[in-house]
Amino acid sequence: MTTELSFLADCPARLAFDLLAHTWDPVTLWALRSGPVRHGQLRVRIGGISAKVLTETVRRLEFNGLVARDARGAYELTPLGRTLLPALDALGVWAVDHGDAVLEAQDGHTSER
Amino acid sequence: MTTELSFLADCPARLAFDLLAHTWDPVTLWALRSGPVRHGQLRVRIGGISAKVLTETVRRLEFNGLVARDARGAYELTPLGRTLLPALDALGVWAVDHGDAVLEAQDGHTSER
DNA sequence: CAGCATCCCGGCAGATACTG
DNA sequence: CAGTATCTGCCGGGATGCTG
Repeated sequence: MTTELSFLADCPARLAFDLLAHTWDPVTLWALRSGPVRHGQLRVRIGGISAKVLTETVRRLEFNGLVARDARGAYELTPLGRTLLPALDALGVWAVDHGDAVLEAQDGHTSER
Repeated sequence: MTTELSFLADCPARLAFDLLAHTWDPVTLWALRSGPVRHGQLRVRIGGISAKVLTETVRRLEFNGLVARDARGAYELTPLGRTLLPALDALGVWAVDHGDAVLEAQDGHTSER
């Protein structure tokens, strides 16, 4: 499992995006905010993710040191993973504040055509 | 061009990640921070991106209302796009602060094996 | 229930060559 | 120089079925 990181164009944020590039990465991290959760429970909490993909996602986050497994096989955020939450939240706040504007921009282009 | 947005697992940050999901999206946005830039110039500034992919990237950002084209065909951030910069920067700061820890975690797993 | 092995499908990114 | 058309390789995500 190799998570090739890119160091292009002195855009430091790219590292973070590479770590969370896959579809379910941010949602999984988010779902682990409130503490350790086991596979089945986590699957329900996320919703719409297959068992295979959830395993892949968690393994990748684990490999990158953002998630760990406790003794009983439950998944939880590592201290490192927790440090990412505020930045993730900043994006969430942006989405809540400006999500509508994005949709409007999209609609604008589709109706003009 | 359809940019399907996901609304899963009440993770608001997902919207932002969907908008910047493609490889060169964050870097492109970042490269436009300092003002309008034309295609060729932008291509050099980003580095390593093909002309085709740059066009696709810029078109997509334009479609989502984050980037606009001025009269002379130069690309620039829209006001909406600018609002995203602080959150992007938050991720960048995180990467600078914790990037090493990620690499250590990766090395740890690869050497243990 | 957790995890792994397959197979399939679709889309992204790269390379190339061509048009205004 | 900007943009497009085409082809190709690759990988992520979904579905299914099987093992402890």
